[in-house]
Amino acid sequence: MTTVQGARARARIEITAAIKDEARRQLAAEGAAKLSLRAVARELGMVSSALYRYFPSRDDLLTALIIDAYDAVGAVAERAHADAVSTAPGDHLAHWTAVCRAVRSWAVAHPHEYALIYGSPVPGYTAPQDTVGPAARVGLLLVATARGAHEAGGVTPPPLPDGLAPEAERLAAEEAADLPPALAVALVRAWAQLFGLVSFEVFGQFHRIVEDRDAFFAAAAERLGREVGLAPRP
Amino acid sequence: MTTVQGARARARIEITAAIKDEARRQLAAEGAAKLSLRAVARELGMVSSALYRYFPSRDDLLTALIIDAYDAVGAVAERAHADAVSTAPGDHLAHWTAVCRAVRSWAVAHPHEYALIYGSPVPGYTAPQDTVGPAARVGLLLVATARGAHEAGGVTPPPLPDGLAPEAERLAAEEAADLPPALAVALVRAWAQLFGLVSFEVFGQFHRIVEDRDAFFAAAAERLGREVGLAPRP
DNA sequence: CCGAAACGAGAGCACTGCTCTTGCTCTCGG
DNA sequence: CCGAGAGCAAGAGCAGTGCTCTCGTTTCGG
Repeated sequence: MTTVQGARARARIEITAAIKDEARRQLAAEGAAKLSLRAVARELGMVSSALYRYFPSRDDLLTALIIDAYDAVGAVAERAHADAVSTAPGDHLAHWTAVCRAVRSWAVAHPHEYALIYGSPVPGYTAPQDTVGPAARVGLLLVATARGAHEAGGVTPPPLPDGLAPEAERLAAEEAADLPPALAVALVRAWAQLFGLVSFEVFGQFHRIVEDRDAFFAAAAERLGREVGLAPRP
Repeated sequence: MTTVQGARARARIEITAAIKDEARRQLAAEGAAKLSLRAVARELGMVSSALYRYFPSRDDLLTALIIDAYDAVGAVAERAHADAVSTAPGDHLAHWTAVCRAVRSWAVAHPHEYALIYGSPVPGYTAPQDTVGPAARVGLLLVATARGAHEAGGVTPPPLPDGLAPEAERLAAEEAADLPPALAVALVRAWAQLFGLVSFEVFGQFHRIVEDRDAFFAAAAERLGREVGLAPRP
């Protein structure tokens, strides 16, 4: 139920968006640490104190950008997943790699926003509760691909070592009650490893090491899917 | 050939070390972005401008800390590797997991220093050439474990997809000419994935997801070693 | 032994996040 | 319809930052 809003409310929405846009521009140009409220305000032709009407502090602006970034990468990943499901309904490994490639593409295209959400947390700053929903989207998508494959039968995650059994059952019960514990553990593992691959590429650790990044990542994503058990592991 | 040094040179070394120590303390307390030259100087009882006699800029101080951090994690990993080789000479998978555990332990114990070297790169800051040597130590160690296993025979990395063959051969030729291309690729993959696991734990992404982090990581490191081909993949 | 280099101290510049006060303007309820 | 109150932009100001420059002093090496 979105009611018609007065000029004031509309202006507030537009100005808030303009602030975030300009902040994103500075983020892309200089990085998060050099994001300056005063510079944003200056560029928008207002005075710095006016900006505090829209964001109580610099951290709150960053939080808004973080949520937007989680939503952005989540959206492209969900779209890629949906496309893969519709074009190759039974190929669960393809669904998996489609999500992986979407995440990587977005990260490479928006390195600073990626760094904001998957890089070192900003000092003293603890993510507020608002971020957990958007932050979980990609992870839930990976669970969804695994669930699709599991329901179709034939998912074979690696066996669980004995010591990990209790943790695995707790994890499955809390996050995906319909999945076998070994699959839940393999998923969390692959989730972290996927972002390890993406982070190393975005943060430049592959400099002078990996040249054909597309081919390298494609192969890695496929291996990751096989390791989860979406296809045989040769 | 270390000659006896004058009081001045000795003082310079001590003061440089004191500055880095205090900087590390602030790093651990507040994080890299809040590391303040003035605060370091204040704590050391000197004036901020005096500090510039030792480090030309804040970035240079950070660079020194980065190099020290790379060296620290490299040293503990090398020590763990040597220990594992001497206690279980033939168990190459154990050598691998020993290195992995050492890296993780250091990262958990020094999260801010870890973030400095494996988190988002500081804005506008590009790592100078001095860092590449120390930065490579852990990677070289992983290569060394794989080489040990390869020379003992029976290393079976996953097969290479066709498209990746040229890249794999280039990579092997440049980084480890004595290893099969497929092994070189698997190593780089596992290298990035290992730090993905560690980063997710250190940066808090496992919050409320993984509880028994020790068991989880131990199993993940072992799977990583198997995926490289150091032991059969069940 | 004496000039040059290194050093610590201090003032100062341009910048930051953030607060407080001052007026103006829009909105909404009586 | 109109006035009280909320929302708003602006400016001054505070404490802090990285960094530069200058000025005496100390130390070292040829």
